[in-house]
Amino acid sequence: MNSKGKFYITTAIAYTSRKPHIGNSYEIVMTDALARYKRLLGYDVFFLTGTDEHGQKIEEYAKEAGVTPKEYVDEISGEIRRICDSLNTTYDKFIRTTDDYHERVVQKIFKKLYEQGDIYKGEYEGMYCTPCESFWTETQLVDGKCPDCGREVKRAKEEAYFLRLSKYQERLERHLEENPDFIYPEARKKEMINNFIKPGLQDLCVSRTSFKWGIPVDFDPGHVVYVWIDALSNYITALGYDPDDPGELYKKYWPADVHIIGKDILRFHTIYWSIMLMALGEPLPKQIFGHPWLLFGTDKMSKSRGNVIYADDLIEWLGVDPVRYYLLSEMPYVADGSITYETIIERYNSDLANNLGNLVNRTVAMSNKYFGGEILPPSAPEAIDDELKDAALKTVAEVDRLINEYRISDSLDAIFSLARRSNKYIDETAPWVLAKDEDKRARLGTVLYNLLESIRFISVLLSPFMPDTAEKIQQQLNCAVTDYDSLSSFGGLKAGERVGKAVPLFSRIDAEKALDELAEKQALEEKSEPEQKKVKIEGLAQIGIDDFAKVELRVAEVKDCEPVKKSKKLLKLTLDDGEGERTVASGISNFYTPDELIGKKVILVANLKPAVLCGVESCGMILASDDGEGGVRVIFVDGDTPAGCRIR
RNA sequence: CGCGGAGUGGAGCAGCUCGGUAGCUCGUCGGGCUCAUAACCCGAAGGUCGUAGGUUCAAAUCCUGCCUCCGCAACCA
Repeated sequence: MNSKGKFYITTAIAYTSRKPHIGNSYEIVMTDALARYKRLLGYDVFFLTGTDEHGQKIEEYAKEAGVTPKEYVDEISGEIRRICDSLNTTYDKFIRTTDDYHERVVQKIFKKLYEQGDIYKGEYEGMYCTPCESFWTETQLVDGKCPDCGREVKRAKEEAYFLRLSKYQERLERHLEENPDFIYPEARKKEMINNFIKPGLQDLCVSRTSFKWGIPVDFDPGHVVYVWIDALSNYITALGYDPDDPGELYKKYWPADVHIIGKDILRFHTIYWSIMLMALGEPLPKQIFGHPWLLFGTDKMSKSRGNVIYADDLIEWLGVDPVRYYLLSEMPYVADGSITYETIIERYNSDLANNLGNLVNRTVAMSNKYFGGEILPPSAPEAIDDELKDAALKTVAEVDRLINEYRISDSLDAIFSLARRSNKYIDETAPWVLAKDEDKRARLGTVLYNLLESIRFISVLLSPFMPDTAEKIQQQLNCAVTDYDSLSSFGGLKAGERVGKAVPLFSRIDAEKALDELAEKQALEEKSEPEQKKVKIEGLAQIGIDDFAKVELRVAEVKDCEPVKKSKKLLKLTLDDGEGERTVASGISNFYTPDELIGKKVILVANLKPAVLCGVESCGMILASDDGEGGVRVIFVDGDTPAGCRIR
């Protein structure tokens, strides 16, 4: 069974902060398809997935929910696991970062790296955004708020441990050169090298004291291991790795053959994880594939936009395999994919029902009708048959080539092309004409044999992607020969057996009706969920009037305005502040054109310390408000007010 | 000049490495067939291959400029 060797494949572990939507489910389905494919080929596969359960955000969500962090993550992790199961994924292990063996080994890893000097104690200072669990430098803040979520940040300083990335920079660069396939796809590799590695690596902060919900650093109470070492280690702790005794599973399966992850966390995997492994003296994974995202139409899926699609709902509507098929076939290779109900229905009808489903149905029906289900031997071949046979054999090679390049949707397309070719073969041979001529029975039997055999090929190739469907097809064929090796030649189907009853695999969806129903359902949900969008104004600490007096606000007139070339968001404003001209940069170019601003009067924070932004020295800032929808509105002053007037 | 990717019939994509009839899926229209789930098969319409130049006998394909979109980074006073 394992003559081909081992194959260790992983997904990223999912963060247990919220219920995952369909976009989050793509990764596990893709990984499952790859794992199933490798198993089909005869590899000894180990497929790992799981959940990432520590961090301040979870600590806070739990508090909000009035439960302990553990209770909270138990709930979400269970939910995530349930979704994985409902998508019929065949992971061999589901790791949780709260598992005791994981916590223990992470502590050991941390200690080992500390003792050998790869981790050292230092100090971290910055502005901290709690919901995002991120430190920002002051220059990164937007109006003093978190650039990611726009919420308040707190000044925070903590003693922290750092991982010496710089020490391994050269080795990492060499590794990337020597292993050109390490990062996939190619475009992502360039992003990593040019954006992070070439400019030089900065040591990475790997501990926190600002929250408790994490793995404690055992030799320094008060510190918890920050996400990187905790989460990334799951790939080896799941195999029973231990710095002192790697264990059997680890020796057998490590290094991973591929980590399947989202493009957003490529940096952590290609750089931090690689360096951690180097420091541990362990081999690096062979390949890291960063997949794109599934968007709803052109928007990112998010609950606040009300465009979330959950795997559960789709499965209930269509069944598991159509959902798997849709995810795998619609997802492109590099760019983000798009999900809409229209395309879901379209693909379901044309590919699954019309092309594949109908092919199986008509073929099995004819077998029953003409031969009482008996499979005749292919005793009367004709030249035209060769084209179908060639197509079947070529599809096997094609699928293999594409899958090894992670071109999942292309490999599915190759399989469906064989189904199309088979449908065409029916027309070319016109079995219903042969059936009218008693002398053509052998030929008719041959035609049906070829069709059934072609469908058998399809079912075997399809099994990693749509396992239930593959099985249903094989049941209808009543065929036990389903191993991959049987696809090395055309003719694995045994004559003399009887096919089963023809049962439609997928019933067509009435698009118009379905879309109407969906719209109705959505409208209902919106009604039952009363607007909870109360704008929460998170309170800042109170200040006295003298604090406010420290801010010098003045009316200023916009004399000139132009975009800052190096920036997407900045406009360079030349202001008359009553005493002279000064330059201010403002991140509003997405909301205002220079023409809309020139001649207007704005409020200037006149005594703000100058800063250089994208090469422009900005002396002060102008006031603007959020518009509640992610936009920005500048606050204009009555045109009659002279420039330079103080605002109090 | 931060790095990278992309602009091809209504939609989504392939072709570009190694120049020489522009291809696939869906959609539209017409025809055929009747085994089958109004499915299947054939055909047609529809493209100045972002734009302006250049190289060449010949450019979607090579070179240069420009425009637009996207990703990553930076950035948002």
